[in-house]
Amino acid sequence: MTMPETPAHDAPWLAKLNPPQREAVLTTEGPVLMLAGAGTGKTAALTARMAQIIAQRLAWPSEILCVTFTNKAAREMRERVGHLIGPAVEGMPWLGTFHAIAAKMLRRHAELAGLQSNYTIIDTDDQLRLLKQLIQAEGLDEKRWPAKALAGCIDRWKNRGFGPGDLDAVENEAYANGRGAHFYRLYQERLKAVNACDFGDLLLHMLDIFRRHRDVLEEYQRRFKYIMVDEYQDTNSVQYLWLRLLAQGIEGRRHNICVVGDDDQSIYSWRGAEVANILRFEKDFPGAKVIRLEQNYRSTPHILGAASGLIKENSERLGKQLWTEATGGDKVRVIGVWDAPEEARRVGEEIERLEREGLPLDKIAILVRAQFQTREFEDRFISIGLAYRIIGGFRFYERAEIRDALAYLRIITQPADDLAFERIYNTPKRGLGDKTLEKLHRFARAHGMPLAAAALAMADTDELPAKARNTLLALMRDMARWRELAKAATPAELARVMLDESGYTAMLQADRSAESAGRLENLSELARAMEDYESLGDFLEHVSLVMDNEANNDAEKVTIMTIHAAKGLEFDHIFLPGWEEGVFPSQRSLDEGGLASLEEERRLAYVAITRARRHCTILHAANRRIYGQWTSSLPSRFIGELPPAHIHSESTMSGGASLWRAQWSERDDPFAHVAQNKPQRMETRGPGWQRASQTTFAPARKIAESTRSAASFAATPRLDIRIGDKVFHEKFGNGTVKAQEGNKLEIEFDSGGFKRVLDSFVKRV
DNA sequence: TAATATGGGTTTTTT
DNA sequence: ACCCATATTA
Repeated sequence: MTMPETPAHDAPWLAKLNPPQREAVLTTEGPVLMLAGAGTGKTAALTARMAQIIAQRLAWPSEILCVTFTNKAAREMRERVGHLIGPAVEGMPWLGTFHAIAAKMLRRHAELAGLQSNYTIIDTDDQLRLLKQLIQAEGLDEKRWPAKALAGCIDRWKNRGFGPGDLDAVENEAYANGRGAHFYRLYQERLKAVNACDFGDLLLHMLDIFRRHRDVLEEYQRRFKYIMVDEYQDTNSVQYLWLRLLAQGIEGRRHNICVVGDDDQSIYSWRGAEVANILRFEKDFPGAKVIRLEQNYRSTPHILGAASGLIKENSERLGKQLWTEATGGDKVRVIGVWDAPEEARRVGEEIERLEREGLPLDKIAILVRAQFQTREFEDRFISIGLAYRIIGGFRFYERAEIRDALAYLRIITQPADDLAFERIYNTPKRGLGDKTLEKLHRFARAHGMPLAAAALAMADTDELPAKARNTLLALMRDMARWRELAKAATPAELARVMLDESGYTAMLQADRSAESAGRLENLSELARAMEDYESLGDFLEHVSLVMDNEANNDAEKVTIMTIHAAKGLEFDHIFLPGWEEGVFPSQRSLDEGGLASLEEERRLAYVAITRARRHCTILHAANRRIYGQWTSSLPSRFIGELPPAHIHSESTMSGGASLWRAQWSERDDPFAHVAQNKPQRMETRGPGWQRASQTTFAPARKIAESTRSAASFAATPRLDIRIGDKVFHEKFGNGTVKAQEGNKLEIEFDSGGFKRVLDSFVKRV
């Protein structure tokens, strides 16, 4: 190994590292596999390694390829390297997500994939609409062969690196009785025709180019002296092949690839990730140095113990033993409740207690298995006035108004973008319907031209009724004008003018529904975001690949998100609701996928617990509404698998159930049988939950508790709101204030509901 | 063409 | 139970 002049151990970024981390940083040459457990400081090691390489002049920042999966990870990495080595990090153009980096490469070599360099990146929504058209055009029943299923197949094929010609008979059968490849091919042709590609194409096209054009591949192989990959256990086949090509090759040079991952945190097999990639790294790169990071800096011994005990149940593991120097801390709490509303109520109370004790809300998170679980908490937190933030759900650029605005921008830069044209040609309503569109389509197909060109041509003929013709003509004139404007104005100006002149803004202003105000706000937010971009093309790429929902991190709020979204994050206090069979593990993983999929759920549970720094609370409800049906549910098997020594169980049900019986007659109570069956079913559970819950029963808790939280008495009322005022609420729309008590308002909403809300959640109108 | 009724699917998880 | 997409009607 060639360690340059400067004594490396003096470097500031090495100071705080433990021996394995330091070894990973100093081993800059040759392949390295870093097996980094949760909370073991892998990002610290990875960023220090980059700092080391740059500071030692082993490579320029532009000669390092560093790939992550999420934009968040890329951003954090960039920030931390910048922290270590200063402004030199500005020159790291190849630090980003797989997709962002591939997109950047593809812009340079688009013609080799049959595209122009200003190609559009379409999202799932556009993809689905396109597929629907194809299915219809081929005369298939979309009910029997849904576009979604086809999209799923195509996605899977692309993740595995299959083109339309690479499908075997089995794969081909997967859609429309053996016409899978046919539809796949049609789809790719259509994409090429509108100069677009989907997410999967970004990587697949580049892989294809690397394979077919040695010179291009060699250029990148020469450029990237060091390759680093975060979350290697999440790579899919295409990403793997792509990396392997880049890391191999040049004669006489070491393969300086360093991958970081944790097989226990592999939770993305459903989107094509292959844990096998990390398991066979040593075979792919002989002589690879394997470094284990096992010292955990995040959690207390009980949290670590609970998580380790759980993950031990999995069979396919490389195996790691996490340890910590920390001592003390509380056991993981497991709380059984009656139903989902009580679960939300209970978590709300706990959080209010923590808040009173002085814990900032942004140190608390609720992690759920599936998005639908967030609703219960949202409802509850609105009514007790607890500030929360939901991560995920709709991403900013997936909102209809944003997509409409983007379609306007796209049709300006990219007249061949039929999908954009279709999206906006009657939005806002201008009296153009399916009939006209159909004629446009027919004309466009007959002449092999884009829809916009067809519209221009037909607006000059008598093929269309006068009304449609004039409207269309006006639209095309507008577009021509905007296209002129695009040459002179900034993207932000262009967007504002277009939204105004097209009548889009007016349409939203005229709409008095609850969402319209927020939509207008989103649009001005979009325009504001555009200020940072020189060209429209730059902005569009940013929006489709990078922009995420990081908007409101201003105030202190409780975070609610899925466990998947929480990977890589940590919080002082974590709440894990819904640990019930069928919810977590999810019904789907139980029904299909067998053992492998159950083990992935378990890894997900492991990820969830290890997000907690100091406290972790798991909840399970005996009853839950699923598809509008009340269902009784059993505690998750994962609860039974937690080592009893590390958990503390309590249940509100002993008191709760009897209280129920007191309030309801047996006949009225639809759950009577559930309450009676419960103890018997419990006996079949694993030792952990049952044993612990018998030893430490909590005092019976009132189920029908006051709807008023402690916070409401201390709070001062808003002086600018009076009874009878008209107000607007984000979630419920417009309404009239009927009563005011502290900072709580009772409002009768125009939609008919009568709700109790926090005054900071409404605006006067 | 736009406004209403009806029916079916929905609850994984993401770039 | 709700949301969306399609079918029906004005």
